Amino acid sequence: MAVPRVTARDVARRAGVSQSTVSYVLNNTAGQTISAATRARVQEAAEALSYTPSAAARALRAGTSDTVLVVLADVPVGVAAVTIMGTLGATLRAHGYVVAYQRRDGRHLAEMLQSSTPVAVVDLGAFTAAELASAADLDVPVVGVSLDGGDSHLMRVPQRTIGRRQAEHLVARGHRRLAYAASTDPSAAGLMQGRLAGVRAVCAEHALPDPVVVDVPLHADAAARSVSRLRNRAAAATGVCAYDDEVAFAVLAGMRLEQLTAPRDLAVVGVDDVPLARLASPAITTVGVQTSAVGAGLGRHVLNRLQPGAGLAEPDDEPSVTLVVRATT
Amino acid sequence: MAVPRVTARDVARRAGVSQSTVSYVLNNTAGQTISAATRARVQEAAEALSYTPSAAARALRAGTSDTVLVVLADVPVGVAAVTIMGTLGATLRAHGYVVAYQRRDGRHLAEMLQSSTPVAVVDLGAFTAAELASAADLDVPVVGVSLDGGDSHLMRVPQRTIGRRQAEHLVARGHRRLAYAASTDPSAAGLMQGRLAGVRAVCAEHALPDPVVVDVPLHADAAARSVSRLRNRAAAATGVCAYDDEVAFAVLAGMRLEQLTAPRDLAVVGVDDVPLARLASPAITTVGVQTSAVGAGLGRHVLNRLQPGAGLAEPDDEPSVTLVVRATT
DNA sequence: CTGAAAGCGCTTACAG
DNA sequence: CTGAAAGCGCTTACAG
Repeated sequence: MAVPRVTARDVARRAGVSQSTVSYVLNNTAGQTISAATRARVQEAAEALSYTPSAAARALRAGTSDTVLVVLADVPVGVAAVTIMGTLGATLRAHGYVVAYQRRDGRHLAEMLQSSTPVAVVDLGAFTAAELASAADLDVPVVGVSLDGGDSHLMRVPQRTIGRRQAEHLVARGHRRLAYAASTDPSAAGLMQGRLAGVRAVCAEHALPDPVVVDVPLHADAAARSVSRLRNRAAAATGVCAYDDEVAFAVLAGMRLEQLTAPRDLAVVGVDDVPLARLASPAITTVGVQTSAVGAGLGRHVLNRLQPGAGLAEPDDEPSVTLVVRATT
Repeated sequence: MAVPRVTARDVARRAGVSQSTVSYVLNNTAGQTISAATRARVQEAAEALSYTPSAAARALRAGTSDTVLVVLADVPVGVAAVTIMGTLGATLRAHGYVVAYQRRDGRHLAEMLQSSTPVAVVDLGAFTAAELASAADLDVPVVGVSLDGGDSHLMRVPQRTIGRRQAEHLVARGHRRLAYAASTDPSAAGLMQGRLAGVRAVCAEHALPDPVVVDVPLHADAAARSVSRLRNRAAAATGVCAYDDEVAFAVLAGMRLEQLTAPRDLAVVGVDDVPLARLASPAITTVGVQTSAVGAGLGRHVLNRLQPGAGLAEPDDEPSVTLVVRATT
């Protein structure tokens, strides 16, 4: 220890009071009447020694820290997750909580809770419903996102709705044969399942054939092969729902190699509305999910659980999903 | 408390041993000789009660946790940061450390250290050199990235080199008038300064005029205006170094509106080699930084500080910076 | 209005 | 080979 830790004792000694008084003053403990003079002396001493209470000791004593633990799934973090993390963190920090992000890393929820005693947990798709349920009797609020329904979670990001929106748009534009451009990234599987289900549902409702599903790698050559595959069929597809904007980019790159142009030869709809979508040529029609609302909503849910009756507005449970029509449809 | 915490005492009671024995067994404490039978009983009891030691108590007692704290700057997290976080985390986790990410959030390093007692800190551009220096006498290793040199940091991401690489390529292609397409995102300022300095240096070395700097917003219309601005000058630029691939996309979108094509009318070089760069049309020439190596290197540095003499390979201090020539130059 | 004391759950010298 | 005891730095009834 180059520099020994400054403790509440040190502050007490310097201020000429007891350790408890230091604690009362610094935490503004209710029901304690402390003279203004003492209060000032303590504040001053703490300042002078630049005292910072030990989170470990505090957590040990209180049984809980003031940290909200955000658990990430063990998959690469995408843009959507980053946005959620950003607004979620901002909301929570604005209310005095410290936010720590950790990957799940194969651990159990109960294990994580036992070891790090957060005030609350936000699950960003890391745990199964069963695990969440088994942790329900622990007294730490757990709030999370679910992809399509699921009671244990509070925020829903309706992947089905996203897929539906894509398909409905194409159908409204007169397309009768749809294709689905799938991502080849294994970590996309979870989201993709819901989106594709939404596309399928719309086709069924309109008595259209099931969409042809083709994998579209993020390489122009490979994408070109995928594109020609879905055009060289008895009933060629005329509209494509892409898993996301990246895949939509790949489809467009493949089309270019095949001398096809959107929307004339093939209409394309993406998902995410990434900044580059509007800079593509042609600019990509896409379904945008208001991801920032997911983070804020999640944050609000945590706060409501932590401070019930604080009069915080109830958050919406679903972010808005909006179609942004541009030039590829 | 719905469920009271399971403590080492509970395990001890169940195994019929003392609390210390539980600690010795579970931590595999060296220099303690414990009978195989006792050992087994303890393990079993811990298992049966699904005992997880309290991180708070452990940290309080030991003065340090086994968590490596990664501090992020108070700016939106970009792709590069996400990649670094990923490989850094993987490296550290592989060696048994828990990794927690937190935004700096205006706090001081000393404050963060006092309150959360991590074993080590990784600074992802959150602190100034002065702050880092003032924390040097604390006995927690702090490892970080620096943009261009800086002794207090271990990994360097040479922004100047990135800019140089862009400019050198254009000069080699015969361009004599370069322009710099700047990002309008305020949080890009830090990185941009170094990159632009690199471009300037190359121009100076080749006795070329200083590059014209134009802001390029991520909107086709606005970008078109920026493009025409740098072409309608006495000495029109023929090559553009873009701050990053997104800006390069914007430049290309602007050019398209102006009926210009790359590289004929204007050559464009980006930075980052994002997946979409090769899917653009024309595919974007760009400078790729091996960000994953930054994370891994950072991780290795932390491990070397934490376990000196463990024979871990010394990491490289600079990631490779490579030019990827595609169709825009 | 303020202080002495217990105890949160661990680890680790120290005795036996 | 194993256990009793101290103490990490806090908070919070409880006395005064």
